[in-house]
Amino acid sequence: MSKAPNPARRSESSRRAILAATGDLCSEAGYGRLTIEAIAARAGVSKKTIYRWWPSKGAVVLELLGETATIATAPPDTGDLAADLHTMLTEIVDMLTPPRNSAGTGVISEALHDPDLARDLRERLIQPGIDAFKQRLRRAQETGRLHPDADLDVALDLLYGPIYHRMALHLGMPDPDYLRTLITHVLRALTPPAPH
Amino acid sequence: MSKAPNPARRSESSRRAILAATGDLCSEAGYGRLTIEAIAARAGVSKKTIYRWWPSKGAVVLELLGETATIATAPPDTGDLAADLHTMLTEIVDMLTPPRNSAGTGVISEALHDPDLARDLRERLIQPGIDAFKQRLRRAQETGRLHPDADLDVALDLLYGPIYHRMALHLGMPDPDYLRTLITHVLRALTPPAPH
Amino acid sequence: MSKAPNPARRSESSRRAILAATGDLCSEAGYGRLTIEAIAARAGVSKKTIYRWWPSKGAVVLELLGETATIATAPPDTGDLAADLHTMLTEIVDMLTPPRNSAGTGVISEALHDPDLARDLRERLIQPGIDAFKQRLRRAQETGRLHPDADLDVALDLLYGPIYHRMALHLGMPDPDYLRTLITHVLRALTPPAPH
Amino acid sequence: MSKAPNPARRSESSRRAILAATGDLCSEAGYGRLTIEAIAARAGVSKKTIYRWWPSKGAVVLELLGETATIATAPPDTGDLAADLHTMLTEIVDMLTPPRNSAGTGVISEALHDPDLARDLRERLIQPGIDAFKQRLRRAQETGRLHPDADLDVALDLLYGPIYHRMALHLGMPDPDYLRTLITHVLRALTPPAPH
DNA sequence: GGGTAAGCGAGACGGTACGTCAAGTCTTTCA
DNA sequence: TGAAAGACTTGACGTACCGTCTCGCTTACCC
Repeated sequence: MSKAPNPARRSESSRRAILAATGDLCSEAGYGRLTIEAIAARAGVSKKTIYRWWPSKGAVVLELLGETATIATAPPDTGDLAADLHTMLTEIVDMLTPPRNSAGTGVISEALHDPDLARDLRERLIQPGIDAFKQRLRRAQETGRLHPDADLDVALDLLYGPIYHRMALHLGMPDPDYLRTLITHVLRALTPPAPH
Repeated sequence: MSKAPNPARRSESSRRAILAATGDLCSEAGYGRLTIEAIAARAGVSKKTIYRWWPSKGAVVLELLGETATIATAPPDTGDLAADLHTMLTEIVDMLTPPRNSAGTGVISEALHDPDLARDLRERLIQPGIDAFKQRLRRAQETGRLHPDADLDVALDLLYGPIYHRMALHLGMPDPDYLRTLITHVLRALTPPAPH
Repeated sequence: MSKAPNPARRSESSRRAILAATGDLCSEAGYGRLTIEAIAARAGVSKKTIYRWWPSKGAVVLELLGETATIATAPPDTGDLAADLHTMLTEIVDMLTPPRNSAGTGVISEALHDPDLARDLRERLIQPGIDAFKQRLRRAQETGRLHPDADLDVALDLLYGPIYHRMALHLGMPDPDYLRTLITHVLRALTPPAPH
Repeated sequence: MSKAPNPARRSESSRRAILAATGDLCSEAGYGRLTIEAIAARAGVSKKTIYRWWPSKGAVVLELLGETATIATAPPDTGDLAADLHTMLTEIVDMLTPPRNSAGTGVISEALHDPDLARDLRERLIQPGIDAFKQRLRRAQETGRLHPDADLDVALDLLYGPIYHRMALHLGMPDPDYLRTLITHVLRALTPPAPH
């Protein structure tokens, strides 16, 4: 049984150096060529120090993404629902578009066969975004912009789905106009048909 | 430059053994633990033989998926559009649901940082499905079940998107009922609003 | 330059714990598997404390041997030279025979490529024995039991040599009878031939 | 269970490069600073290749000693017993004297806590020397130069012992004159006293 | 007898080497 | 001559200890 390290004594400077080195290497050579060895060397840090605080390179990159992310836990609310949705979607699209995509797709790729990483990814990066997204839609329901019976899970799937669909199959990220088209379609879909 | 091997002299039995071993190992230990070494050992085949005919382990698994897949090059057409869409979506959902999901998610995961594999994946597995999907929608337009101006690319994104979205973020594959809900929403979205 | 620690403030209990832990670990796993880390953990002591007072693990074990050793600074003198030599040789043989041999052979082994340790080993453990040995022989010369021209360095080499020879090459420690045989031979060798 | 490699397919050039690199590094930095990593790097060889054929660095150095050793399995026989013994002893003394001593003392040191290496050392380097030594003495008995009842094991211990004694305790290797003195003493010791 | 400097436990740190694993290449042997 | 068998170089893995270091704590000495 290995003892857990004491976070209070953790070296913040090492942590920063590791994340910085990870970011650099990820941009330079891509997630695929990223190795713990290289991170340690670049950061001037012992491999042990990385393994002490992260279980895998995926976890390091995930933390890096968490630092970098400008994901507001509170959704934008300009009053214009379509525009706000566009803003939120664009954030994800940007993260999955070159040159920033390496870390993001890398973590997603790794999470596909690493359940622990998958859980971390969901809890620390994805769920906050989902919550913010639904919060914005709920507000739209309160203001009457969106039908009160609209299914928010469906909205989430229909709006974010195309992005991951295209990522997974290398179909090219949607451009802003196409995003607007999608939003228009989805908002239309969310309004239940009037009963006869 | 290395000479290309002569496909005419290729050993079919080796090929079958390799694919069989790959399938077994994928089920047993998952794509993550799959290695060329293990495939060669299990198949009673030289590593060289694998490298001679496939560029990477992803390519082997892709070929395995191609063999296994019940790819409908022609879409189902029972006359019930929603039911036919459900059938086509379910095929993908099944491939990405345990216990069959290991090979599928594995290849997608690898394709995320291997452009060559990504192209092969698209051309050999995905595009036929997309073509069949659009063909079915086009037939629906001809029969008037779908509006003639409906955007088929949007339809594709909205229907397949949720599946990949959920796969990528480990949100759980949609169940049949939820699939039906999605189809209902999307078909509603595809009908352009009547101009005033 | 690092300041020398003040021996007056040294914790005797830590010192004892370290030596005790060292002895235990040496018996349990052998000198080869002995590490500073393990000593510190077993003794409930900081590694720093060990490094403060000893330059190497060899030095710790050497001090342990010094504590344990029943070093006769004065040689035995029963009047029977052969028996007294036997007693002195047996002391070394015991130290190099299981189960006590681990620490002894360990230090000798380390001293082979650590000159500082070698010097300490000689000064603190070996030289007193050599002095006692020669002192006993000198007394034998005075009593006429040994020829006054006998070369005491040769005596030392011939008597102790076989022990180290056998230790170094794993030829098995000499048993008491064989020791007696050796002593008989050596005493015979030490008597210079009468000149014609 | 790991499969044993097939010696028939072993690369002789790798083997030679490894032994050469080991020799160089041993001379340059000493056995203590010798590492498998460094040998591999210097030899332009994979670490795996070293581990495939040798269990430890000690075993590599032992093989190197075996190659280098000029130990004739047949003893010298010039007719002059004392001179021949001197020749045989000098061979060992040379091996344990700078600058050649690093490999020899290193292996002996390691063998002190590695029983497998100790066995190899004895079987491959030591025993042939012992056999040759005894063979020469037996011949001396046949020619009447040595008493037929002389104990050859005692002879071995008394002649080689001093060398290892001095090695183990860093007492300085015996010089040629002192070796001759020892031989004189031992030959005298080996002649049983005439019965009354 | 209160302040302070040391020894101390704990353990994180930058390192070096370990021994293992798989990738992909190359050579030898067999059918 | 294609394929099996498998040895080879490469390079990263994750681990074990090294010896140094920084923390608080406590303990003993000195003003």
